[in-house]
Amino acid sequence: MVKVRFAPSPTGYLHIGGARTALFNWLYAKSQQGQFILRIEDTDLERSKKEYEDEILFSMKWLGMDWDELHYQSKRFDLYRAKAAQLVSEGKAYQENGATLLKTTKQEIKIFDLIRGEITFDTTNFISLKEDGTPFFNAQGEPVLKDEVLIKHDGSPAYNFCCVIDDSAMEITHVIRGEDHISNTPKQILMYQALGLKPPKFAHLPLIMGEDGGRLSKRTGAVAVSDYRKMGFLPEAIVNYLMLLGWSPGNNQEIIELLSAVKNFSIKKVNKAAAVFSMEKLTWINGEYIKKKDPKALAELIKPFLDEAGINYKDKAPALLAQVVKLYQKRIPTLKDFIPRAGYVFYDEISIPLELKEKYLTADKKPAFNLLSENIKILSDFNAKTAEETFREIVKDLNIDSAELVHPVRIALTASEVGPGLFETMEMLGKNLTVKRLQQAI
RNA sequence: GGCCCCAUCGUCUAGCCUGGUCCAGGACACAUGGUUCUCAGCCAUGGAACACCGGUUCAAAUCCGGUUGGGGCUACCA
Repeated sequence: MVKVRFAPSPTGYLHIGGARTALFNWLYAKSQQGQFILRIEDTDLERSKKEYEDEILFSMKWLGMDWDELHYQSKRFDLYRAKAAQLVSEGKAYQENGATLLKTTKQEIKIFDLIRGEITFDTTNFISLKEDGTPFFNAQGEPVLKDEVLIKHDGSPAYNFCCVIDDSAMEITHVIRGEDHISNTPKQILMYQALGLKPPKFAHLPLIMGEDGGRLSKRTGAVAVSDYRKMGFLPEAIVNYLMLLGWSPGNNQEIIELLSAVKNFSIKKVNKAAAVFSMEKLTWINGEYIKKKDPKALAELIKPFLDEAGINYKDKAPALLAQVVKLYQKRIPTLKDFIPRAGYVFYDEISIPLELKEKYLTADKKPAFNLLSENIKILSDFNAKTAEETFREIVKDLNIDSAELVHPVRIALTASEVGPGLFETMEMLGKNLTVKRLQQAI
């Protein structure tokens, strides 16, 4: 049975690149009816933090990636030390300054990468360098091979060693990780050999880069999954976008159901070249998912953002929020965009920018505004349809172009030049607010 | 520097394995037009790429070699 793992280090929040690695592992496991395990690599006791660990677990769940097992390397130190001691007793490793090192043997190491094919390394290139960058030479004048640290001088195990022991102990069949680990692979193979263990299969994913072509960093944009959540991105949109980075279902589809991705996923079809992370495309995908959402469900997702902004939607009619959301869901690419665009519905008072006032709410509009508010006031059945009828009548009577009144009225009602249809906006605001804002406008 | 990986529109990619169906398809972004009370949306249209050089072949985006360019690693971090 296929068994894969995602092994984050809790020295920071779940990185968008880490999430992609996790996703491809998860996708592969699901597509093979295999298992996906999570291994917290917290061997660096100094830098590992509980809050990071909690956040990683939370983000994994939020993205919808469930795991079959959860392990902590910090609880497995005894095992690592025992294995290191075993290698020492077998003469394959030795101790020096309190650390345990594996003797590197001269050989050619071939790994078969599921994505890249055969990769060959020559351990004679693994040279021990002095501080000035020049190699140490032995008595024969050959460069000295660099031995791999298994256990550090402080007794804590080194990354590559833990990784090998755990992947083997946890019966990992496929190691799917970032390209930055390619050069760790031969070192790990050396360890598998020394321990007499069979290495798993490897697949190295292309890296994700920032818009500047360099490493994805905070400087070039958000890197933590939690940041994207706070920016109003939907987990399914992030997952959808991430799987498009380095993989394609091959049928020109961009919006992909997770289930169909699981069905079509093939590790061999993963791209070899690094991909640039595009905020624009992520945003577009997010908008697509927002458009597809049921307005009520979408309203629930927007509530935390309203709460955070201190917007009171609870005193309004219970159905109002969903109604507003429905009107806006085609025009908000992220959840966060809702407030600046639709917030006016929930405020008692709106403040209209001076330049809009001067441009649209001029004194000559006063009669039309009065007429409109008076006629609306006496409507017994106020909705988009009756509001429009009332409006059209006035425009006709006054013999003006409807645009001449539409725009000023929109400003008066929403404090914005843009928005959904004016009459739907009126219905949403309700008769009282509509009348009140019309009267106060000029 | 050394070792390793990579190279199709600005970006993500399809095609490459199994050469001809590709004067290279889709998406984002951009531009133009249509719809409309504005914006968004939607619809239509457009510009935009096989890094370069050489080889193999009747035929190369596709196979091979080199060059250039980009990236990764080079820690008793993970």
